[in-house]
Amino acid sequence: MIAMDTRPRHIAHLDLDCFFVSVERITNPALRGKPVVVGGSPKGRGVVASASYEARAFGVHSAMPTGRALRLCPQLVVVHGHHERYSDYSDRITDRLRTLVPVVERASIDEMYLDLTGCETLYHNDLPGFIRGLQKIVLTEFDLPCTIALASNKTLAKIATGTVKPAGICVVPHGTERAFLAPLPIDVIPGVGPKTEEMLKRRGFTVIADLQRAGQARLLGLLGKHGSWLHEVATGGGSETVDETWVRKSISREETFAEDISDVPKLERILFSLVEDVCSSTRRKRWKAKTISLKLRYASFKTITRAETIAPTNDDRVVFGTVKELLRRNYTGQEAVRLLGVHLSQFVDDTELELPLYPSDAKRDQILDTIERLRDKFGSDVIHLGNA
DNA sequence: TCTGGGGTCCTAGGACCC
DNA sequence: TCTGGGGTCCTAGGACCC
Repeated sequence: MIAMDTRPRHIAHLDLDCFFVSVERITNPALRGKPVVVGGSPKGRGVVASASYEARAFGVHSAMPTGRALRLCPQLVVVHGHHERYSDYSDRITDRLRTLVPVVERASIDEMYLDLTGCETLYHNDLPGFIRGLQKIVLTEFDLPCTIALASNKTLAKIATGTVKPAGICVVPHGTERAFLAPLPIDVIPGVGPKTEEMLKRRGFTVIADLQRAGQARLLGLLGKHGSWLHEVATGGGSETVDETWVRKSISREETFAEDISDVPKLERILFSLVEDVCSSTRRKRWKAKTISLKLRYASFKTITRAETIAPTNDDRVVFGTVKELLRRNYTGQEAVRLLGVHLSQFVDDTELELPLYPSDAKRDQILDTIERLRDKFGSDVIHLGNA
């Protein structure tokens, strides 16, 4: 039997500062000290993915249309992203941290949680000193600035990093959680977005102290399950589980067009290339998906999703047939389309699946397998399946 | 000022089965 | 002719995060 570990936790949250911009600055030092964003072109309906602190001083922030960012800051430098490079840095930093800390969770491309509970003696009873050391390692070994906070749970640690970015360090000692949170505005809580903030502000909740006073029952009544979670966080609680492993639950590709499209054959061609991508990723994981969904966003920005659950597949032909039919049934041609997306979920492990019922299916699986190996060797464009 | 792309989780209603 | 309850699966939409 395993005993429950009930020790108070020491959890650190590490957040890489304006990560994409910082990686670009490694290969192009001329970008240092300047207002820079990584993002899409303003002509192609691009938005900001990451903004340097110099750019933020002009009011530029992520998810803002690049065109608007340029109007706010005419000298802004817009760089197109190199996503693979960012993933690579993220992987290497996570690996390096795992040589120094027993339990590391990669929460997103630029955030990690570290469980330091029970490691106090390992780090000479100086956890604050230890996280300063980590910050220095990330800076000197990877040339990347980061912010780290230490607290009794993940949620609080994440809130704490937000208060000292960039290049900051923050320690919230056990027992001081409520007092630390009390003066902060409610929107610093991850999970309080524009809608929840608006709703709470209308009822007079401005700072976290207001949530602390409200009581769990009141917030439960206002926001359901989310409300009682909010009360727990406001009073210093939060998730204490640092998870090493995480399993992807969906794979999707979507594309917003530079100009709206209403030509169905053209939409189908785009759909086919999205299907190719999504199936290729799924095959590489040796998965098959049961649920296939189509996402359609009209010129008016009205967005619909239509799904169908079928026998597990990762075959381009089957997935394309399904989404093409979903498009046919749901697209009337009344309004032009600005975005198409294909989303796969409900995965089953390909290797655990029963053998295909028909020899022809086994043959098809072999062909698809060969395609992935060719793509590994020669690049993803080396081979395409016909969409007839 | 027109609003990316990759995800997660929750809710609510309906179908279907026992 | 009117009317059960619980469980599970599926679909659609929405809020939110980086």
